[in-house]
Amino acid sequence: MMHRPQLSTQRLLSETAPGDVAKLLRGAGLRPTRQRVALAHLLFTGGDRHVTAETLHEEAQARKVPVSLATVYNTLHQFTGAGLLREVAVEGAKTYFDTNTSNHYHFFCEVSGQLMDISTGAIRIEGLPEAPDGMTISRVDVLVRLVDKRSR
Amino acid sequence: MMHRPQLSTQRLLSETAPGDVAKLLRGAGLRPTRQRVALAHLLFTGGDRHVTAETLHEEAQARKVPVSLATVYNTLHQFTGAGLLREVAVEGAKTYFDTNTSNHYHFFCEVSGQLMDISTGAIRIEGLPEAPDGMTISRVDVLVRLVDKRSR
DNA sequence: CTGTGTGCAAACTCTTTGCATAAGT
DNA sequence: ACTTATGCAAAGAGTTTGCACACAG
Repeated sequence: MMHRPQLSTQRLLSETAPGDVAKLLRGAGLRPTRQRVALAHLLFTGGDRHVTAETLHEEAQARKVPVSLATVYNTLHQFTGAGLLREVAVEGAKTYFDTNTSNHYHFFCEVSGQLMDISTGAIRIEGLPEAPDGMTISRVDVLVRLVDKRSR
Repeated sequence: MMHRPQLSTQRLLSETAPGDVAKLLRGAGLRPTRQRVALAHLLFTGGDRHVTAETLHEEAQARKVPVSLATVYNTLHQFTGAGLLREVAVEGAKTYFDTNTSNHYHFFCEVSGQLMDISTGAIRIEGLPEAPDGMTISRVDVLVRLVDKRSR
């Protein structure tokens, strides 16, 4: 397993001036449009976040940021491509996006649908087999599923 | 990590008479209808399998088993509920079903969309954190994502 | 100005559902 | 017979796409 120390984007911004969001975007090769700046601000100021397109869209609406759902999807994928976000596969339809792009794993609460980070150092995986033939391991996802205590 | 030895269903059937599929279904509380018997036969005779509703449906059609896609979905969920199958969350829309219901992990080839089992004993996870408050860990999913060697 | 981004609505994919018909016991 | 399962077609959720308009540089 690669141990790639990587600065979380939100740590970069949590105590910086709001205007710096524009720089972040420019640095990623993305034009700092109103919508992108607004969404980046929602995402990258205020700790690690796990959003879906829908939750982010609702949040933007609640804060009176006019953004269409299609643009939220576009933006989430652009941010992901630029390395500012990471996709987390959980189940079925919904795609989750994580503002923490460093190497780490997740709890997933099957009751509430909530994702939580597991601190990077906590889990260690041993005995990982070699990738087959001409393949390379691109990533190892670990998802610890949670249920109510009484439910089993 | 729990080490729960569990007999795979396909091991149960791989060298048994075809008619015994009916017993398997009855034992699971499912009426052995034509469609269910046919699908169970496709699934549980011939080693571990990873199917989606679509691939199983196509396979059934190819073998001239008349079954609707809706019934394939129903049946996959019924089998899962009965413990004969296990769902594997990989990404986006598609749901994969695994005939190996024992505790094990997966390779996922992002090029071909193919799932492969990783032998149970190979991987060991250490330092798994406690579940929060009133929660219990129901399962730990490990997905090792593969890409072409040259693609990075 | 010029090119890229946005918003809308329609299209698309995978999955679920309602209801009449068919099949199992 | 009585009950449960199936099949179809329509509906549903999440996501993507095409194209005219709007905005950033």
